[in-house]
Amino acid sequence: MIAKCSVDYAGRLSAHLPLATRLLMVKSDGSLLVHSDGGSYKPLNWMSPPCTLTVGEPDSVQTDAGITETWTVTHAKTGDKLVVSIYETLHDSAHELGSDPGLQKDGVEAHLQKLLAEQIDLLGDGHTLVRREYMTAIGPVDILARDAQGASVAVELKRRGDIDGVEQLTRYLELMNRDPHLAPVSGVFAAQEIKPQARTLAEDRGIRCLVLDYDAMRGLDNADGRLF
Amino acid sequence: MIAKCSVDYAGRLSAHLPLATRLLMVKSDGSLLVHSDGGSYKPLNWMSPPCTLTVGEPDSVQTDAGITETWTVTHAKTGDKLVVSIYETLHDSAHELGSDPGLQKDGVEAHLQKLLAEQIDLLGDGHTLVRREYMTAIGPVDILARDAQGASVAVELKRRGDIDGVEQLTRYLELMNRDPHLAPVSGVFAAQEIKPQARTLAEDRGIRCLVLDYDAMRGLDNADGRLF
DNA sequence: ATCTAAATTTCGGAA
DNA sequence: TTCCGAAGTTTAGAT
Repeated sequence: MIAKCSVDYAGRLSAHLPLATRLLMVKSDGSLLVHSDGGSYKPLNWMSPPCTLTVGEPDSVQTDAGITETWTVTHAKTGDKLVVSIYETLHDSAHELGSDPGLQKDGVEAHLQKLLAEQIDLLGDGHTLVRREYMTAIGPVDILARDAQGASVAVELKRRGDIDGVEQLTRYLELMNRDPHLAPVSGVFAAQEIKPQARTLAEDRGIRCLVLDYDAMRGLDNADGRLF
Repeated sequence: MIAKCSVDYAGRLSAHLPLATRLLMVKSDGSLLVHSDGGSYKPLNWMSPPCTLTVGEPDSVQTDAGITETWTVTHAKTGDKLVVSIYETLHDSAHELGSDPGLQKDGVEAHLQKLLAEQIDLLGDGHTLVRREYMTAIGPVDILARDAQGASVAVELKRRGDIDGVEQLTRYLELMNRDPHLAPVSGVFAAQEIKPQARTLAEDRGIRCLVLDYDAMRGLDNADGRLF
């Protein structure tokens, strides 16, 4: 629906949208989205499900102000309330969409980890996989491997290699190097992109940096890409 | 526009939406939103501005598959690409909305700070406000007050009290207690909701926890809300 | 422009 | 179910 409207929200905060022409989207679960003709994907205002929408007639004061209809959307659990005052309806249509199969995504850290585990020699010739998500007292190391000489190698994987990731790997290495079964453990910081600051910090701590080419790794994995 | 479509995205990740009926919203800045009939306000897939949309004719293979139209949205800077394959158009309409005055909001941390400053006795009987946003070398303390005995009290305010907030307040307290004009400074961690871990850490460090009832504070402040 | 922190965050996975 | 952390995060404010 396209309508001239003003919107008031009272819930976790109070907010008001002055009179303007906007797009109103009512989903089948009762949720409501108020969009302007620009900006990002985030609506100007909204109500998340579960919620209920009730359409009401304006009182005499509201009618005099030019309001033809009022929509009230309430969130049962939280008590949040959204009130849309409609002044003029420019377009109104309803459609049955049916359920959506949902988004399939990949390319995240999990997939990167799976690919690197399969192509463990990217760490260097003769490397072998010990296991993914190797558990330590302070959390799981993304990948534990052994180099050609049999020495332990701990790998921290990130999509974007930042300082935080280096710190994380440093903590793991410190801990693992106290374990006589594992020590000495060297570290590899692997990411699709490594920030200069992160690289400097890592190399300063003797951690090797490895930039991963995701497309190439995926191409090696299976050549039948879904896209294009 | 309502259409049967499938969507492919290649950018920071790869994603695919199988064939289904969905709502497609094209904004005046060229951005595109793909919504299903449910879920939250977040689209299934989208392209943020600045980006450009080009409508293309399907090739023979695509035509055989039932595709009548293809939309390609590209983000100039990042190279992200979104391809919408349209199989059937169920509804199509365009509207001029004009610019939006934008959202007016209040009730966030700033409002909470204002309310607590006005109702400073919530910290305890006899407390007085020194000032809001008291500046220190490492940043502003949300509220500085004095208790009934005249001792300094530093308050860190959060909507949701988390570990981070306790760490923040701890840093402030450490610094302020080195200042002979202020010391001794006690700490109060005030929030609408305090996570158990944060509470434990705070109390372990001698920081008092204070849960704030925003609605009650607002009710005390003024009974004439803008809404309803 | 760059960075930091909050968000009516939303969303997914693990404990 | 709850908690924790990432997100194609987005957004607003400050430096």
